[in-house]
Amino acid sequence: MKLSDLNNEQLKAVKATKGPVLVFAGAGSGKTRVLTYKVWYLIKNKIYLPKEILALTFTNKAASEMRERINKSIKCDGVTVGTFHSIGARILRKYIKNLDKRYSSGFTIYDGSDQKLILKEIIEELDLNNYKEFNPNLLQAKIDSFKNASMSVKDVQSEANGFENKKIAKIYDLYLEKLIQNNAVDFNDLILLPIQLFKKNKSSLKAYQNLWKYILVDEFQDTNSPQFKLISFLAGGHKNITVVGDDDQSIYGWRGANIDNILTNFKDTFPKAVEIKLEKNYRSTQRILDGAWSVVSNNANRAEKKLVATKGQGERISLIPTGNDKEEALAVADSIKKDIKINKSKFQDFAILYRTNAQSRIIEQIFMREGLPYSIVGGTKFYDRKEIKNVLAYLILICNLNDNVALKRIINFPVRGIGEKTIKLLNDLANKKKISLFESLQFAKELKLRNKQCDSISNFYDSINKFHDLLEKLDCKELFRVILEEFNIEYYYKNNPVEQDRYNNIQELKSSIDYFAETSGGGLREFLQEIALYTDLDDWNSKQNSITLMTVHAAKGLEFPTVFITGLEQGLFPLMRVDDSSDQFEEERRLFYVALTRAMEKAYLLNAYYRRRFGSQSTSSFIQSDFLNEINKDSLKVKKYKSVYTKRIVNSANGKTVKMARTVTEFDDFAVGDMVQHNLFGVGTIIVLNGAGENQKVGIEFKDGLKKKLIVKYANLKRID
DNA sequence: AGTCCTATCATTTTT
DNA sequence: TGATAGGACT
Repeated sequence: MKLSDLNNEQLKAVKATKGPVLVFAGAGSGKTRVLTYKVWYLIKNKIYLPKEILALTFTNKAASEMRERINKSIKCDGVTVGTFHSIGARILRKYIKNLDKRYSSGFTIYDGSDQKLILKEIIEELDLNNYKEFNPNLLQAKIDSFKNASMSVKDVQSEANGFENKKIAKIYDLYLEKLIQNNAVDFNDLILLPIQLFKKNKSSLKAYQNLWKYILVDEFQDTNSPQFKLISFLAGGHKNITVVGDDDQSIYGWRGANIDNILTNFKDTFPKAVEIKLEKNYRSTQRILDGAWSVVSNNANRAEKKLVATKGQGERISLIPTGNDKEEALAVADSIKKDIKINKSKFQDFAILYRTNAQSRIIEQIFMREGLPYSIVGGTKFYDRKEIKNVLAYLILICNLNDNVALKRIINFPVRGIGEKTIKLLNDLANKKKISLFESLQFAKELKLRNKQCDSISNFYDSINKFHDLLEKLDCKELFRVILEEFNIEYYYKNNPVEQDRYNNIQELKSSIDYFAETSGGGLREFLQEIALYTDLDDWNSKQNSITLMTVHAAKGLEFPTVFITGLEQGLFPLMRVDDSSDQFEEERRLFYVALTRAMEKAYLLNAYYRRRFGSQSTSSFIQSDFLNEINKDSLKVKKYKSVYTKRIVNSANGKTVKMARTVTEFDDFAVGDMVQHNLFGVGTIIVLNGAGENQKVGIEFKDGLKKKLIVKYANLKRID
């Protein structure tokens, strides 16, 4: 690592070591480089000690990458690199009792599905089962948005008018109460509660301001208001902070991210901020950048800037309109096969991006049939699977006996004769005695239950207690094994023929616990903390030899030599038919910008005129995406794709017609005027085209004046743009 | 209490 | 299309 690796603007960002710095880092402009070099620079020149530096990211993957890259350059043990949520969790583990005595440091972190279970309980308690507007999904979104806006129950109550809103305020109130009872916090609390702590308890804030004397923030455009508030608190004393981001890549507005944080709020809060723009792009060709810019620059709400490629013009972006979703997938498959054949590229050079996860299915089907290896990132997450949730609930309950959500998940799993009615009786008993649901189990004899049920309940109670006591004595690897054994969990899955997938997932969980125990030496609590904040994206492995399928959101921060953007249709991408000047439409544009700027060399844009939705029999028709009207035409080249998926062939021996599956797919790759490269004859220009597809012939005039007629199939021509 | 069958619904993106 | 919730039956 040396300073001469950096360009002027990057250098300026690295050397600004006192006071606030705002870096606009366009796609592929060396954002991560600036961050890692800056940490290296701060430590090497002894401007700050490693332990005085805090680096915040959004994903675990970004955090571990940064840690790794800094580690390669300099000994940096003690630098704190973490996600907003993990740092929030760390602060709370230490100080949550100062905030509210009812909490203890062993709190559980609830994800969306846990939140919904709590809300379901509340809906039942308030007898609102029959109202469609009070469903867990909707209420969870409501509560998240209250929290994103930092609204207390009082704030919501004061704005509530009418039956529905008053009930929602009540539900919010009960929800917060239940979390405290369960000794649990949700994702938003990991940011909000530290803020409350810092307001209430100045000495804890002082402690962190003295600890972290330099703060770096990655992907600043994705911060929401509470996250910005938290940063402002931490940096509020010394104001030594660098934030790096790109307003054009702000794509989490729907989750509360506030693009104004990067556009105006940072400069308002830190008036002396130095502003630096990184506009040199090291990733993509100029054609790709121009195409992406021509769309995103239509946004009104953005900072003025334009990327310049260090790589040169490159090939044009290919636009491939197709008839339907199946044909779209085939066009992708054929383009990949062709590219591999001609350019010797590898499967991992390709990414297929789409707006919604549901679009992956048809692509998967076609790839499977065509024998193309692929891996899907996202979709149903490993730790969201039911069987994993169930097994983990045992571990969570053992750590936090107050966690009713965990208890209810497993009290009758595997089946032990404790049904819904019994649980309700126990719940009433707990309320009457003012004890937790778990503690109520020891008084089950007071209820009118069958002997068998009483035994079952007391066995369960004793076992859980036994493991709770063993918590500090066994490591998580051992503990997990005895738990699987004691509660017959493995046995249940192993002997159930329809549960084999689930059995395998349990095995996978087992090995991930083993791995954790061996590498970090942590206990069960540490393991649970880690996976509570884990996403599948975190272990996406670019080195495996397969084509990557993912949503545009999941692709942010990644790069691929060749990128296919599919489903470019009105209503799909952009997703909703909204006013093209609205904030939502601007976010869709940025999403398109993110998608296109993932490409290093080649980009393909695809749309289908008919698409099947919800797996319905009929297809609905779509018009091309507005983005295809907005995109600069000089960057584009339209390719005609005609799939001959089934072909009727007459058997000359018996005269019968047979249907042949998938013979050839026709591609018009060349046009008159295209420059091409031939292995033997060198560079030439196409002067005439005959026929199409398989048997297309081209007439070429080569540089030395030589004219040749060649068959495309055999000529092995490479187009040069 | 537990099992199996049918009806219904969802598709935006996720730390 | 595929998951899942709720109802009927054992």
